[in-house]
Formats: sequence, C-alpha cells, structure tokens
Amino acid sequence: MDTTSRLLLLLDVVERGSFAKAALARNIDRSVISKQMSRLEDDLGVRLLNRTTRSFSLTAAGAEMVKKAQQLRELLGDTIRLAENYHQEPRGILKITATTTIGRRFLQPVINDFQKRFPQVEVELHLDDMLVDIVADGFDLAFRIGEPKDSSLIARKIARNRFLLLASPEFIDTYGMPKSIEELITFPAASYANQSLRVDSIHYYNDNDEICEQKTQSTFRANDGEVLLMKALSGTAYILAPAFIIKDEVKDGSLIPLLPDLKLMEYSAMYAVYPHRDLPVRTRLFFDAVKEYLGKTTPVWESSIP
Amino acid sequence: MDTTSRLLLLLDVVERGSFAKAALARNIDRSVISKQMSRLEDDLGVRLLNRTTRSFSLTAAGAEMVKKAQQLRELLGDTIRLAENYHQEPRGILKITATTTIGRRFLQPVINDFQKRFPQVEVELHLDDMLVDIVADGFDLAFRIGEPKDSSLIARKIARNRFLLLASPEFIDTYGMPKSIEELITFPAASYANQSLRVDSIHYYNDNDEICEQKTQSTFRANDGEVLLMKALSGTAYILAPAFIIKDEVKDGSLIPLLPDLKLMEYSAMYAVYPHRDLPVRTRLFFDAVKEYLGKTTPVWESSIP
DNA sequence: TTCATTAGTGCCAAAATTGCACCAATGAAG
DNA sequence: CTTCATTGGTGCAATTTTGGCACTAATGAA
Repeated sequence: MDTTSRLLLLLDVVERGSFAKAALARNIDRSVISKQMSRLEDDLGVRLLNRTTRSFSLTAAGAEMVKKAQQLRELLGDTIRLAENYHQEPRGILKITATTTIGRRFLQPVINDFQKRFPQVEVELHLDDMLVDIVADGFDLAFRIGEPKDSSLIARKIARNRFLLLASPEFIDTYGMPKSIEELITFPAASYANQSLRVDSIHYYNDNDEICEQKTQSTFRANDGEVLLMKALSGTAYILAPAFIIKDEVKDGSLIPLLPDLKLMEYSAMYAVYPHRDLPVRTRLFFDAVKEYLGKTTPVWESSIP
Repeated sequence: MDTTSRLLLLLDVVERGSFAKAALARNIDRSVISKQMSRLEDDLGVRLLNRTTRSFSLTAAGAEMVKKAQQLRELLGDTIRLAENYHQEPRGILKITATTTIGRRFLQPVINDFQKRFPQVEVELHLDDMLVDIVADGFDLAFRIGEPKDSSLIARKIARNRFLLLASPEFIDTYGMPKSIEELITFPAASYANQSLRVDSIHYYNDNDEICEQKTQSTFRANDGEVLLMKALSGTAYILAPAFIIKDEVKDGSLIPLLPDLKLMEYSAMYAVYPHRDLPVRTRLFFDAVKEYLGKTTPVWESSIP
C-alpha cells in the first residue's frame, strides 16, 4: 500500500465516518487502518485527523487531502476503466445486486450460462430488497423495479412491469369470480409492503383512459413476492402482483387472472442501473445476456401468461 | 507498490526509454521493473509493452495508460505539494544542483547553517557544470549562471554577475600594466571554455555606451573556474573572470584588477531555478537563506573587491 | 563473429504488512 | 452514577511481498 492507496483509504474512512466501518467494508482489521493513517500522516508530514478515542474529525489539511483523494479516485477509476476497454475477453469480478425475486428467477440462469462461456469472470451476487448504495458498495450492475432517484447513476429500462390480478380456483369458489373492480375490492387481498412502500390500491384505466385508483382490503402484507404468491395459492386472498413473479401458476391453472379486460396501470419497469457510461466488457456482455434472456419486446415471464 | 506506483513506474520507463535506465535512475534492480511491469499488465489485464529482448514499444493500451499516468503524476504531485504547504517545520529531502564553483563557495556554508537550524531536512547536493534536467532528475532547486531556456521552469535572478580582468603582480612585471584594452588583448589570456561555450572575447561599453567586443589571445582554456584562477595566479596569463570565483586574491594583492575604469558588460546573472510556483517550506527557506547569504544588493563576493 | 547490453526468471533473504490480543478512553444506556 | 459496548491505538508473531543476485536468452552494433 502506498501513498495513493492510503489517500483512498482516508477518503473511505471519512466517507464511512469511522475507522471501524471502513475496516468492516474492506474486510481488514481496524488496526491496519489505524497504522496506515498514521503512516500517511508521517509521509505527508501533516496531521490529517484530530482523534478522540471514539471518533475523529478532519483537520484543515485533512479536508484538503480528502478533496484530492476524490480526484485521485476518479482518475484512477478512469484509468482502470480505460484499460478494461482493451480487454477482448471479459475477466475480473462482476458485482451485481438485485431484488431477491429478480436474482433468483432471472439472474441465476443467466449467470450460470455466462460463467460457462466466460470462466474468467467471477460473479458476486448480492440480493437485497432494500436499496443499496451502488457506488459506495462498488457494484457494477444493479437490477431494480423503478427508476433510481440518484441521477449520477445510469439506468436502462430492460423490461416492462405488467401487473396481474390473480387468485386461486379455491378463492374463486369461495368468493365467486368478480365481475367488476368495485366487486373485487371487497375481497381480501394480499399486498406488497415494506417500511417505505405500501401497495394497497389498484391503479387502472377506465373507459375514458383516465387513471383511477381503488383501495384494496389488504388482509396480508409482506415484503417478499414469493410469500405473497404462496398466500394467493392458499386461496385465502387474491393478489395484485407484477407479472414477473409468476412462474407456471397461470399456465397450470393454479392461479387464475381476474378481470382480464381491465387495463391495469404498469407500475414502473425493471431497470438495470450502473455507475458509469463506459462499461467494462464483462459488464456489457452480462447486461446483453440478461436482456436477451428476458426477451426483446415481451418479457420472458409474460410467455407463461395468456 | 500498487497500481498507481506501477503506472508511474511505467511512465518513468517510457520517458527514459528502457527498463535499464529507469532502474538506474531509481537505484533498483532491473528485475524489479520487469516484474512490476508484468504485474501491472496482469492487473489491468492488458498488454502494455511489445517487448523484444533488447527494447520495447508501447501498445495502444500502453500509450493510453502512459497518458493517464502523466495525469496521475501531476495530481499526486499537487497533492503532496498541498500537504507540504501545511508544514510548519521544514522536513524531507532538499535536492539541489549547482555549478561546482557556486556549490563549493556559496551553497556549502549556507547548507551547513541551514542543517543546524533544521536538522529534519536532508540535503542532496549535486554539483555539475553541465546542464541537468531539473524535472527528470527531481531537483527542488538549481543554481546556474544564465537564464534557463526551458520556460516551464521558474527562474529568479539572485545576484548580478560582474566580470573582472585580473592578473598577478608577476604577470604585470612581465608584460607591464596595460593602459588600454587594445593593449591588453595582445597579452596571453586564460579563458573559460567547454564543449558548447567559449568565452574568448571581452565585451565592454565604450565612451558612447556602445557595446564593443575584443577578441582575446587565449593561450589556456579550461572549463573549471578554480583552474583558471590558478593559471592567473601563476602569472602566465590574465583572466576575464566572473567576480564570484574570487576569494581573497584581490584583497591580499595576489591578483590585481586590470583596466579598472573599463565598464565590462555583465554576462547574465546568477539564477535560482525551480520547477513549481508553490515551493515546499524547506525549499523556500533554503532559497531565502541563500539570498540572505549572497547579499541583497551587492553580492557577498564583491565585498572583497574594491 | 564477438561482445556488450537488454529484458526475463528462479531463488533466497530482507522488509513490510496483516491480524490477533489487548489496552485505554469515551459516550450512551440503564 | 455505573455499566458496558464501541472506538482507536499498540505490541507481537505470522504471513506476504519485495528486492537483489545470479543466470539465461536474445539482439544489435562493432
């Protein structure tokens, strides 16, 4: 580790707020950071951090060095990305994050095929339904539903996200096949909800193509698509679900679309997100592989739905 | 050593033209460079150099990396210089180059005093009458006679450079005290000459303040001030010498000024040269110390001349 | 053809880095 | 006010990395 790396380490420490967090993020011992920071101060001949036993603050010199470290990080990143443009064969580590459903259902098969074709590429798949900081955690590619707010990232729509109203045959036996949305919303629903989002209403277009909204009677809420699907299969609730969580349940009749003539609003879309314009070969190829797998016009998952 | 250092090493290698020269300049084994360059190529995943057993050429990727390495070097240099601005006490290594005479006569005493005051500063003094590449060899400060041509460097005039015509008493016994320059030039002269420069004429102002030139009869030429001085002391030639090479020879009468009323042209001046606008503390302080030692209006060496 | 010079490689010693165990300080929680 | 988890720092031993030497192969100039 030399001065540049130490400066980048300093930047990391400052951005994460403590030696301990930076150590955790890098999988190294805290003592290493302590020693390297002391070393950096020695080399530069300047005190960079005012330390207390439990925290630190930047000195004026430290703040200047952090600024320079940011420039260094950017330049070094550029340099490495530039070098990657010369790779003919993809190699290196591909760090991907996605929601659990997307990861399990669509990325896993693509990854398997991809690593057969390009054994030199290591893949690290991080599944998390929470938003992750792509830049801070160093991901090459993220797959999410909905466009990210952070405009410094680049997002590409890779598939539409149609919604379906579904219920099991038992459910229909119990409650009857609904004739209208007004009737449907009196039935018990299972809906997606997490700490920040709660999908408890149905958005649709009426005959005049105006967007309407109807509140559902959600008796079960979960933040996991699989769980909601199982709830629907149990026959105790209907679900408003994105099409991609459906496997063969519609085809084999275990789930039946409700109100098939109702035009539901598309809730956003599936996006691929990445932090730079010029992708390394491995990322570009993987991205292409995912797009091909999902299908160009109609997402692969819609093929199992009439 | 990590990627950044390796990129800087690559830059060094390319600029110097071979692994061997770069190794020599850095005082490391050639094998180290060979290994580090291979390592860099591995890390970046790109071939940077097309090698033959006796030389190399850059690949396209290599050329791009060299460009980036230049940016990195500049940025890293900025960063370190910025840190040095925060030094209260000077420290680090002060690399100085000068002509042998300037070094021995004027820098040595300043250095002695300087290191007493600031023991944390290491000094590296490189005496060479040839021009050296200040940037390539990493000098902080250079002392030269004459303004450097390289405009990327910053030059400060630190003392005028008066010339004197001198001869020993014996010489005057032999040839008589010259009454005019026309008479003087018939006498044997010792003059400075090196491969590129030959000072074999006297420039002076006539009564109308016009610059005139008279060729000397130089019977002895050398590229060393001390040697020319000794030649003059031997009484076998007079010299046209810059005032700063005189110690006490005029005061104690072992050399006598000739034609004291003749207004000789000043040949350039003594310059301090440095590669950046913002000097580290150690350089600035040393620079100041030299200026103080040499004297503000009249150079110290002129004090021993009437 | 000779010969000096260049880059590359294997090996071993030396130097640097890392991680563990432990310490002292501190601030938050009870 | 006390407890206690957490933070940054330090000494030490193990590991990793690095550097230098000796040697090889190749090449271009004399």
